[in-house]
Amino acid sequence: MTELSGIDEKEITEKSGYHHGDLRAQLLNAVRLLVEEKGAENFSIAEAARKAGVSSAAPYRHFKDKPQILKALVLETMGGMAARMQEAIAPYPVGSIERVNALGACYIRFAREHPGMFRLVFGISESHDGDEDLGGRGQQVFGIVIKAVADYLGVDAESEEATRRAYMLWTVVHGHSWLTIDGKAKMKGIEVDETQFLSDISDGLIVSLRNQDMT
Amino acid sequence: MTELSGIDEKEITEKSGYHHGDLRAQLLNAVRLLVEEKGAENFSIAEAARKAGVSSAAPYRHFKDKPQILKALVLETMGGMAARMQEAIAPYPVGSIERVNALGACYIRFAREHPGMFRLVFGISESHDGDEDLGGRGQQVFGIVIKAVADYLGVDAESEEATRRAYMLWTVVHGHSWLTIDGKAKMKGIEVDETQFLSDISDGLIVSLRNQDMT
DNA sequence: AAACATATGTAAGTGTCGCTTACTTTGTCA
DNA sequence: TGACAAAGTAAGCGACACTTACATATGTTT
Repeated sequence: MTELSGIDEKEITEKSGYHHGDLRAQLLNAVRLLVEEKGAENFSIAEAARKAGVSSAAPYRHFKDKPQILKALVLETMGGMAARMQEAIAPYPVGSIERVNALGACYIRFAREHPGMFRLVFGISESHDGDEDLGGRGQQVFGIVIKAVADYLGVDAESEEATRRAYMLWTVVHGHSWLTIDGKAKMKGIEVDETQFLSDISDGLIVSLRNQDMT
Repeated sequence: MTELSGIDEKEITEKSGYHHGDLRAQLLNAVRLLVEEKGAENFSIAEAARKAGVSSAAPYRHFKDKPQILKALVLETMGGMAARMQEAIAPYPVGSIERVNALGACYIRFAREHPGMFRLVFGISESHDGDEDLGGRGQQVFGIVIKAVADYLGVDAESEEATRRAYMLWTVVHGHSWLTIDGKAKMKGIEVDETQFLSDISDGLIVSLRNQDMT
């Protein structure tokens, strides 16, 4: 039932007795559904509780407050993203540019498929911007990108060059994800061919670098 | 016409009589301050009304609801961004790459100086994603970028190539802005030299294009 | 099994918020 | 001057985040 990918359908079961048994997980699930449905800023803990079949005070037995719930959900989601990204690069050989492009495609696909969660993860960080756990998960995700870039460039993953170039890619993909879910990407009819877009980007920012180094 | 303090014109002046006289503008002002101070999702209309020295029902004489207030503020802000960008490119000659880079720097500077408003403009669009006015303003801003890129490349501003390349730049700058205000940019110490970053980007995505065969 | 501690649920209440309704004050102009 | 519209207020509704006091289930100890 439980897959490796972060977001999958787990059913929300109403509690059977006085004690729920699995409320924490079910709450996170309910919140995720609501975030997807109504947006990251228009959901309520109360409604999530209702959805899980418990009173509106019950969530506070498992989470300190609303930001804590969101943080837990964000952590879960980022873990899922890392897993998805690992899956995405698996088919391609280490050191290939396809591996890099696959990461970008994966990131964008996530944003498109789960805009509410994407907004939650990257847009609401007000509440938890200095957080250690989240920072760690972020590092984990970004590390995957750095490694793919470093492998392609044939440099050490700790090198500044790899980090710099990986960050450039990240900004592109991150920005495109945002503009896409904001609907700003298709304003004038910027019909972006995503595969083309990604390879143009990596051509300009990564491939050209390797070719020039080798001359 | 009694002013209690010698504060300047842009400050929020308490109303002098029963009628405020300038409530709409003052409310927008108060909201902007609150958005900057407490974040785009943690402010209340009630507090803005308090700040303007007016009852919590008064705002609804000028705005239909909360999203409408935010929309008005976003419109105002986007207009301001367009103006800032025009100023930013003014010192550089038409067709220069510096003009392109200046736009990016300006965009990022705005995000850094007004993270709350940036989040409001680009993060909360749930409420007004299909909006015409906002779309128009967005076009206006993006149009400035397209023109600078087209001028540099020596192609028509209506050409698909100009739009495509301008969009690439936009994604980079937009993504970097987000990651910066999210604090994700300085996680591992990705100390980004912004000027260097921007010129690397335009080198890879724009300059290289002109230098090579341009079809 | 009885007794206790602890984990996890509920009910009721507080203060705030978004927004509405009914009423009041004020400026404008025929 | 008096009618009317514009722009304010007070009071209240339902929802929400969160707290407090209490109820019920579960596990451990004896």
